[in-house]
Parts: sequence; structure tokens; C-alpha cells
Amino acid sequence: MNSISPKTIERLILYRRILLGINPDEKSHIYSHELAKMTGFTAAQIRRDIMAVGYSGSPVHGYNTQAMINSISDFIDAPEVQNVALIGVGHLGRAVLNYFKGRRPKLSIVASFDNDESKVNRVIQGCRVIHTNELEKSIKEMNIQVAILTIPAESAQEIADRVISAGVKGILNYAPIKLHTPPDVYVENRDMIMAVEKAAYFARQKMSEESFYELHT
Amino acid sequence: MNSISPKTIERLILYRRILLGINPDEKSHIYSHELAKMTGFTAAQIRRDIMAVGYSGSPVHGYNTQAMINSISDFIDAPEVQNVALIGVGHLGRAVLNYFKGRRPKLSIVASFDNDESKVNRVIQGCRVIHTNELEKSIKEMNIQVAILTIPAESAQEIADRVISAGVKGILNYAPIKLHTPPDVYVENRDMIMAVEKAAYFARQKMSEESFYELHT
DNA sequence: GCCTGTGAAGCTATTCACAGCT
DNA sequence: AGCTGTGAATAGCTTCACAGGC
Repeated sequence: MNSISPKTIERLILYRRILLGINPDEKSHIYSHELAKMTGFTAAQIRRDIMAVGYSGSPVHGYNTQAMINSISDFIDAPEVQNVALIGVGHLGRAVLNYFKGRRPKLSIVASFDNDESKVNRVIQGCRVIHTNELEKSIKEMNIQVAILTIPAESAQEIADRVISAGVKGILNYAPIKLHTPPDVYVENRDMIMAVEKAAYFARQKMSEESFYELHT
Repeated sequence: MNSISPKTIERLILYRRILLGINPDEKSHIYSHELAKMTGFTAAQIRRDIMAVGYSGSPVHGYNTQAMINSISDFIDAPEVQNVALIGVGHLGRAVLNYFKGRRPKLSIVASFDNDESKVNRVIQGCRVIHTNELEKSIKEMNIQVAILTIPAESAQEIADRVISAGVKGILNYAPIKLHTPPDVYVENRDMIMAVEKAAYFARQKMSEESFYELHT
């Protein structure tokens, strides 16, 4: 199986979500251009991505929604459930727990950690909080391979080192800091501060584009 | 001025942050390979990016940290402060307010909105909450061009339409949904559910890579 | 006619590699 | 000797455009 690009993976995840939102009794098939309109990508792009997962549609009816969901899921999901840990039960941590709860059957946030004693052992957003002292032990016991870091930048590197030592292979990092990690660990950064700065920059670009058009029309 | 890629903008924002964390009295200059180590990008990439903002270093001392910060800021920041609104003061909204508070002098979250009466008029994370009824009015009054959407997917499109009608040109969207927007509006999507799925997928990839190496060494 | 699947072309982004400087 | 700045090469990603099918 030849490797697939991260961008394609992102899009496949979005396709699946859209398809899951369609009632298969009302609409059993869908064309690439329909998906294109719904996702904002081009039809050609979608056909390419679908090709990558090894599914084929029919030139007459388009893609069968259920079959396509299955093919994407076979490709993206693990055969068994993957366990996920969340570290840092502040506002951001709660938001992630809450957004994610029950969204994906093959992905389960089975533990949350915090070093605030007042949170430990409470059940927050359906997840019991464990003291960070027990991080390594719990991760090993529960066979957790993915960690979500919703902690301040100061402690992010230390926590990353510890979860990696306990066997974690994928980190979703919300702390605004570059983590130093071995090559056999995947890190996805979601820097919230940078996101605001970026949106502001391009907002400004759009404003000047607009005045450009106004001048020339 | 020829257009610069979104990826370069992201990196510039990160360079600036790193540089701001350096004490200029201790270290007045920095080499591209040092920045490379700190950021995880390559030295060549960094030199290219710096080129884009029109700053030049010295082959002897490398880049002057302060001058580089200034050049990046001139490039990225607006001349005056840009006002930002946050819509949806739930856990995620609070997290964003809290992370962002006072981080960038040229970017200010001046208003937050919610339709929960019990939050309206309270000051949360240093920002008074305004009722969503007054969204358009307040955005116009405060001359807000950037909106952060930390609301459920169901209401995201409606709110997006409304902030755009009030003049917003940049949206940072945390709702897991594709927004339909006119071409003169920039949208940056930060889909939290997708991020977890992606991290889990690549965690799995890393695991199989590892077993591959184990078999072949 | 209108779809999918896909080779080929086009475009964007990154890295190489080296001239030029001190 | 060791850096920057950058043309040229490479790699990666997206779109074009059309054959093939019903």
C-alpha cells in the first residue's frame, strides 16, 4: 500500500462526516460534483481522493454513500478501538472532551489527567480525572496510543516526554510551542494564538483586495 | 508586493514568537540553523521566508533578532490595532480568550457574544459578554474585521452570514462544518474533531512503521 | 449527455548547492 | 571557515482534459 498524503487524510475525514450526515434512504448515491459543492473542494480532487482509498463509483449513479463511508472507514479507522488520553482539564480540555464525546466509534477518550487535586477523581464531561502522577502507569495499563495536550506551554514538553515514554505514538498539541519528539512519534500542532494572527492577517489582505476591485470596476 | 503563501505566514508568526522569547541582551543575533533547530523547519526554508519579508541578515553574525522581529511585524501586523470578536462563550471560547489575552499588541479581542442570558453583561476572561441580538450593531460600532466562532455547528452558518453582513473579513471557525462564504472573506477552519482523528490515524501509521523497522534490523 | 477514473500538465512548496562575502 | 541569499532542481499537490461506459 503506497503512502497517502496528510492532506488527503484530512479531506477523507471530512467527506466521511458529510456522508454520515446524509440519510441513505433519501439519497443512496452522490456525485463528485455534489460533494464538491458541499465541501468546497473540486470534483477532480474528490475523485482522486476516493481513488486513494480504493473505492470506485459508478459513472451512472455516482458514489454509493454507504459503500463510500465503509471504504473510507476501512482506510482511516483502526480495526479495533484506539484509546486516547487528554491531558489538562481546563476550559480547552473540557471543550475537546465535549466536542468529541461519542463522535467516532473507533476512537475513545478513555482517560483525562490533571494535577489540580480539586479535579482529580471527579467525572468531567463523562471522563474521570486522574492525577498526572499516574500518567505513565495509566497510559500503559489502558494501552493508550494517542494523547491530546491541552496544557500551558510551560509544561508541554515535559508531559510530551512522559507520554512518549509510556508508549504514545500520536500527539495532538494545543500548546503554543514546538515539541521536540523522536521520529517515530507523530505530532499535530494546533496553535490557537497563531490561528488568530493568521486570520487577522488574511482579513486585512481581503480588505485591500476589495478596495483594489472597487478602484478598478 | 507579490503575494506570500499562507504557509510562510504561519511560519513567520512562529519565528516571531520564538524571537520574542529571546533576551536580546544575551543574544542579539541568531543563525538560520539555530532557528531551524528551535522550530523544526530547515535552515533553507527559514532563509527563504526571511527573504520574503525583505529583511537581510549578515553572513557573519546571522540575523539581528530585534531587526528581524521588526521586519516580520511590519509585514504581518496592521498599522493600527485590529479588533476581533469572539462568538460563543462556552469552554472553548473561554479558552481562546484566556490563551490570547494580551498576547499581541496589534490584535485585540474587544467583544464577546453569547445568547445565554445568564452570561450577558458578565465580564468573562476580561471581556464583557454582549447578547447575540446585538451582533451586527456592535461589530459595526467597534469596527471589527475578524471573528472567532466558538459555537456549535448548527448555528455557525447563520452567525457567519451575520458577521459578514456586518463587515467581517476574516473568520476563525472552530465549528466542525464547512462555511459558505463570499470570496472576499477569509475563513480559517480549526476542526477539533478532525484533528483528533488525524492524530489517531498517523499514530497508527507510526506504530506500523516501527514494527517494520523492527522486522528489518 | 453526463458521469467516473486517470495520465499528463501545471502549479506550489521545499530543498539543494553554491557563489559571494567577510 | 562558515554564514547568507538565491537560481536551479526536486518533490508534492491540484487541476485539466479526455477515454471509456451506460
